[in-house]
Amino acid sequence: MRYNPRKIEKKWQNHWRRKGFYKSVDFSKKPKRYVLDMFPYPSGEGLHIGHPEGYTASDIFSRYSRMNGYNVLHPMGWDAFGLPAENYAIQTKTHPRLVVEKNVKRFRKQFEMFGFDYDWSREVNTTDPEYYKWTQWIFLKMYEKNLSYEAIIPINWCPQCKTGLANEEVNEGKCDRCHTQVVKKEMKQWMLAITKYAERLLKDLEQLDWPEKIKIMQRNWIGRSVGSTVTFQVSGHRSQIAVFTTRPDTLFGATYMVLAPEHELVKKIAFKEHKKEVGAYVKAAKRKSDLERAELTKEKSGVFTGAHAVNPVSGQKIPIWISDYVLISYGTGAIMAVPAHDERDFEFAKTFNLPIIEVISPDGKKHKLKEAYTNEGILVNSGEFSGLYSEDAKMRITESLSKKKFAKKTIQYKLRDWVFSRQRYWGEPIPIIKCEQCGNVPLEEKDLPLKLPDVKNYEPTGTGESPLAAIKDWVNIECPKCKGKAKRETNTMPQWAGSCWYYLRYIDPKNKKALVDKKKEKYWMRVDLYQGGAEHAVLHLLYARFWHKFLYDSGVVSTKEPFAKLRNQGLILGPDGQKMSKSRGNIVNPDEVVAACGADTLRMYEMFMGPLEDDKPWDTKGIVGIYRFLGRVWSLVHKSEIRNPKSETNSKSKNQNSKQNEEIERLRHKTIKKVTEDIEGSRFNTAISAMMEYSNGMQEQKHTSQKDLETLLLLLAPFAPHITEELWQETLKKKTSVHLESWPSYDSKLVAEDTFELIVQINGKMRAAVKLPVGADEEEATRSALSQPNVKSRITGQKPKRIVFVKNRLINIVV
RNA sequence: GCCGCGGUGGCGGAACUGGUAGACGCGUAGGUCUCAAAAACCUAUGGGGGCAACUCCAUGAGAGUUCGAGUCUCUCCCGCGGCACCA
Repeated sequence: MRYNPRKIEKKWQNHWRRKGFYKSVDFSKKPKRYVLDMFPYPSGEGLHIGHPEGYTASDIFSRYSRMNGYNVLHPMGWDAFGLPAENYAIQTKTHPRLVVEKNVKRFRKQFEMFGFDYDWSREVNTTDPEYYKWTQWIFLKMYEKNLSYEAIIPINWCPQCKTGLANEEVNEGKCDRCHTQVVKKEMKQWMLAITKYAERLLKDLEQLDWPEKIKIMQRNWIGRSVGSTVTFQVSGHRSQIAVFTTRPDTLFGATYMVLAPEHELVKKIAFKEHKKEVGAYVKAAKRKSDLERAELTKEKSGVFTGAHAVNPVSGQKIPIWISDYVLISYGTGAIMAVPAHDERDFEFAKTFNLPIIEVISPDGKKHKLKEAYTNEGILVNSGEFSGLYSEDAKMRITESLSKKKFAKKTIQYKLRDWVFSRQRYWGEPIPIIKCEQCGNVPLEEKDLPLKLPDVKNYEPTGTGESPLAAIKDWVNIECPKCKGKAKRETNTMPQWAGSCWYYLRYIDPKNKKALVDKKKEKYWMRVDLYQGGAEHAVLHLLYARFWHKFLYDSGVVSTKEPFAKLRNQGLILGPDGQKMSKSRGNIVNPDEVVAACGADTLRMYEMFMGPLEDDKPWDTKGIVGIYRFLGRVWSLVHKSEIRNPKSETNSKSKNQNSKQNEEIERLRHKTIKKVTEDIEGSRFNTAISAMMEYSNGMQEQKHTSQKDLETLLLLLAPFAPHITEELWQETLKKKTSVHLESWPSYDSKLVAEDTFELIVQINGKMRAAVKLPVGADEEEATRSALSQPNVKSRITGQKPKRIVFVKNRLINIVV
């Protein structure tokens, strides 16, 4: 009987399904644990080899938690709205609903093949009207609170996908999905006011057990800066120009001002003789994409308006320019330019020959500047403020100006409101009616869900309207308020909408009256482990936190943050160390791997490859190491069963046996400790090597005790659920599942050794090692160290200058 | 440019609060079994020197702190990820 995964894995999967092992119960005396995976987009290709990595990690944690007496919730569902299904629908003229259905079936089958312990009775699907009813409901709640609103703004438009995109979906000026260069397009858009939550989103990061990397990315994305808003009077004009600056200490060095081309004052203040030039510049800037504007970093462009502003602190008149290096979307869309202390301003000043005045000096002396000095320092050329340090000056100058209402302390964020409209078919319809008389009229709760109507053509129109606009009998509707002519909103929600709250629906998936029952929410939230990829750092993970906080404010949930602990898995790269892709031809297919070695081997190999969060290359040969290991476990358990339990009689071997037993016992306790701690810390690679050492240790023994076999199977069970179940029930003849057993415990006294190897160093170099009882003191250590031949010969005639003794570790003799 | 992470055998990777560098696995070599091969198992395996005990070198490069540095500090090189005219 050799280990044959094909024979056993299906069998146990069926068994587990029939028994309903992994169903979670709401409310229980046991402590709860909510183990969550980022749910997949059910693509046509099926699961790729990277999927089982994160899913195995959470599965191990889930099974381990159950064995430790927790009431575990470990659900799975489908994030099924979005472009791939829609694009596929366009190509094949099939309804995306059918495409999703088919793909979900395939995914579910694959999930079962890996032996994941999901509670399928809680499955959710974001495209199910019973689900998206509540996505729409949340949108309406936000509308009530003015958090969703319409605005005409220049947005990122993908000409390939023919839809607008959120800031977060644009990378290097390209669409995240199809990598087409995005263009600016001015459109009326639904927006979500995520910026109103900026401060809380930033602050509450502190309380989260998340990878520092993700927290930093969110912090940077939110981009809080503290500074002052300073107002400049336009000379000979009624208008004022407000600017945001983090460096009010440099105010005396402001030698000109710059407005963004889109700034509303541009037209008003430009002098007649400059209007033509200004107009042309504004027009040209409008045509450029963000990327094009950024690409010209080195070469600053701009035009002079002819107008001047008054520096509020010095009374000096300074020229007002226009340049596209100033962004309309940040701060006030205008800046005071301090060329001496800002690189961009310096470049601009050089290009257009504008004055550069040093006002911050590192040493209080005056210099000739060859480049911008951007650090803080001592103020010079700054009137009454000269001699102050930057930090002081920032405060004093702001204070002094604020008396005349020319300045106030301000906090700015880089975060922008979320562009929430998509001009595509396959998404949640936005539940708003547009009435000619009443304006926007929200649907009432009783009219939800607003179902997505069937269309003949899924093709985006490209005009900025969604395909829904073509369905006249759906679009044209009577206004519920005035009964007049009205139309439905035809834009749909972005792909991210449904995933903003799905973890709440698992808690209460069939609830018709509420998004989630309050008591159940209170019982299960927060999520104790959220396992997923790092690519969602500023997308899903930020959006979901925003929605959760909104639901908290609305009294729907009792928690301020959804995900208490987050862990990322890295990418699995191709055997060539490159990202897997069709064009590179380095794709590894998980179905084939399972067919060849079994799910247990695949699961364990992915955990063994390296640290969970690292990217690591797939090694086609390396996987046999795990297969061999499981094979050894298999034969170890089988052999011991056949083995005759009669012990040997002569006393010498008995003695040896008892010594061996002691050793293996220590190893057992050590291994339990190591595996336990490693699972808690998501260090599965070292947990597996510890189990390998344990099984190697057992193999070297003449006899393997029942206790050791059982312990090994219990420790291994979360990692390799099938083989352990087979050996547990079929070979060891246990009546119940290994997955319902208790996690083994260890005795810390037995983990500790009673002897240790003292490292003997001379001048910091290792020269010998001596076995000593644990706790040996310096005197004893010195004595045995000096008696070592290799030590003796090296220090003959020399007196030790110093002896460094580290208890239970080493002794270092310095001569 | 800024922020973050990393660089350890032929390969993936271990190494607790500074204390035996290379756990575990792959690969390779030799062996057992076999007519043979595969599988499995056993042994060896960082590099140099030595019959050997042993010894010298070695964690991207260079310096520093220390009795002692893969681990701490500084400078530099390389790779990866994020942001990018954010005032």
